[in-house]
Amino acid sequence: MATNADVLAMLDELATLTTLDEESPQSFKVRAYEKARLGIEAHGADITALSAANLTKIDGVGKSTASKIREFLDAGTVTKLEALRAAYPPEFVRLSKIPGLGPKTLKLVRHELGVEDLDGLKQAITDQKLRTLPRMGATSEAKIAKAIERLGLTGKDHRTPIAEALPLARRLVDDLRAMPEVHAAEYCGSLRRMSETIGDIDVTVASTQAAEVMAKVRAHGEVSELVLSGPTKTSFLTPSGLQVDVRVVDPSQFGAATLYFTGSKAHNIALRQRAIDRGVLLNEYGLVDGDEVVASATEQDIYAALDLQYVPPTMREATGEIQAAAIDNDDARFPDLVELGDIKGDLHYHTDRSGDGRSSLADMVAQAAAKGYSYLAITDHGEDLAINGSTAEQMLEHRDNIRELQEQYPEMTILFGCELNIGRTGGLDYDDDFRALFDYTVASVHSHYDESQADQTARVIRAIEDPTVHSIGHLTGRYIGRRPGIELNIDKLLDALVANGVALEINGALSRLDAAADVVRRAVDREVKLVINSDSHHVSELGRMEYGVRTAQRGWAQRDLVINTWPRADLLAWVAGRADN
DNA sequence: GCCGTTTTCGGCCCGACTGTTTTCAGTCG
Repeated sequence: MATNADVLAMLDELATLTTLDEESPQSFKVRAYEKARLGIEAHGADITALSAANLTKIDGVGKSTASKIREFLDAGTVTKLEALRAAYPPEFVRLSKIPGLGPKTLKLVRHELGVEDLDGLKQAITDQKLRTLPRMGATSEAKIAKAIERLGLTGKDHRTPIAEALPLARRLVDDLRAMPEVHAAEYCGSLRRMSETIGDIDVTVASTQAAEVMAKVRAHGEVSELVLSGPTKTSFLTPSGLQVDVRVVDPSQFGAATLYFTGSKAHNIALRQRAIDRGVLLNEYGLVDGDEVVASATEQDIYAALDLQYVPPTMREATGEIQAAAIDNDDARFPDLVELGDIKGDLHYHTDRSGDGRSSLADMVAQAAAKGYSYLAITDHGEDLAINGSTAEQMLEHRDNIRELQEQYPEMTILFGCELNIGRTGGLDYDDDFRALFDYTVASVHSHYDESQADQTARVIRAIEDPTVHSIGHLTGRYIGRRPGIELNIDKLLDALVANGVALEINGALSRLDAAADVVRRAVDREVKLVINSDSHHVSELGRMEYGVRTAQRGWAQRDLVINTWPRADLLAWVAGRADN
């Protein structure tokens, strides 16, 4: 049975093929398909049962797209899409993934040179035919040849997991900030929005000496190959094939540039439209009214000038945030968003009691105390996780150590906790009585990733229904870019969390970010309790909390739903109450 | 293809860089 995700994929393909057909990425049809896709994403709920009439109520979905979606859901195929597929076979469409080859060039290559696939394109290059086309020359030909060579590494669809890109971006930005010519630098793009995978790293730099900055960027140690470099913009590839775009603007324009390069593209378009409606112009240099600059130095200034509340980067996906932020919209309900500063404790936290933990209890607790936390749950692995887990006896000794350490930290309550392992059919570690000894538990999946969706859903719900479980850790067990995680019926799962008063974790490990932002947003709609954790295994990992918070923001998480923003007394009352249920 | 507090028709975001050109089209973000 088709799902929302299938509909989104269908619209994606429609957009890709229509781009080729209309020879323009700016085609209004293409933009309409993309808008419809965003509208459905923002809608969130299942659309597969909606009538065509009700589909048109979704923002960006008109009569034509609605009937295509209905056709797709009812017949499994869309006539228009089938016609496009016949005209543009997959081998040809694949050519559009090559950087530098746009729809106009592709059409020429096909009609003038008879190129139908990658082999044909390579032959045309070998025969020096590309350079005979209008506005093409030997240089363009060589560029495309090179792009083909590294297609797998740097193709337009290539995405890098955030866990790989974010540390690199932070290093680059630190290096830029250290340059005397640089007033400020920021990584932007999907990285700043906290996407799970990113296409490239966008960096904005505030400086009055663009030429010097560009020269230093070109000489940076991470530059493996220069893609382009002008007076204010340089793009390069790192040794791993990741593209980095660095853009220099005057410090007075830094906010406008950072806003622009953070995107998303759809958010920018909506902002610019809002500017036009007010008779002003928004570009990467500022918000301008004729010759007068209205706002440009900070992002905050620009949102304010457009009568909008400040929208944090994590929410800029054109899924309703602009309507919600509109000060002149009486229906607007902008979420009271959770922020890093609201976090009062970490409730998924390991020590070297766990086989995969690498810092001592004393050191881990000291780090948490140094953060000023009011509470902390030590949640080492239960016995079922063979090599990483602890026996009942070891856990009791661990409890004694925790209680003893507690005496040194009157300002921070240390909970004796456990990360329980959810077995293949939903069973948990130890026996019921022993599990009840824990002050707090997080239950998570660590194995058996290939069961059916129905079985996985039943498995996790069985754990949710266990009275000793307070929260569900890293919901799907995915590793971004490496392992997809278990399949779940999210609606059923969220209902079970609400019914049993169990919290859903947002895990801040960059390779996890699990539950994912789209699941969080659906959880927020149902007022599911949330908990944001670092899942630290070492004293260096507490900073992951920031990534968990940003993922929560991407899911529009309100502060009051996040239990580890609550004051200590409230949190402890909830923890104790859950055990009494 | 979508949309409407000027509109049911006529709009639809804006600019850097490159390679090819004597002024700009194509691509990208």
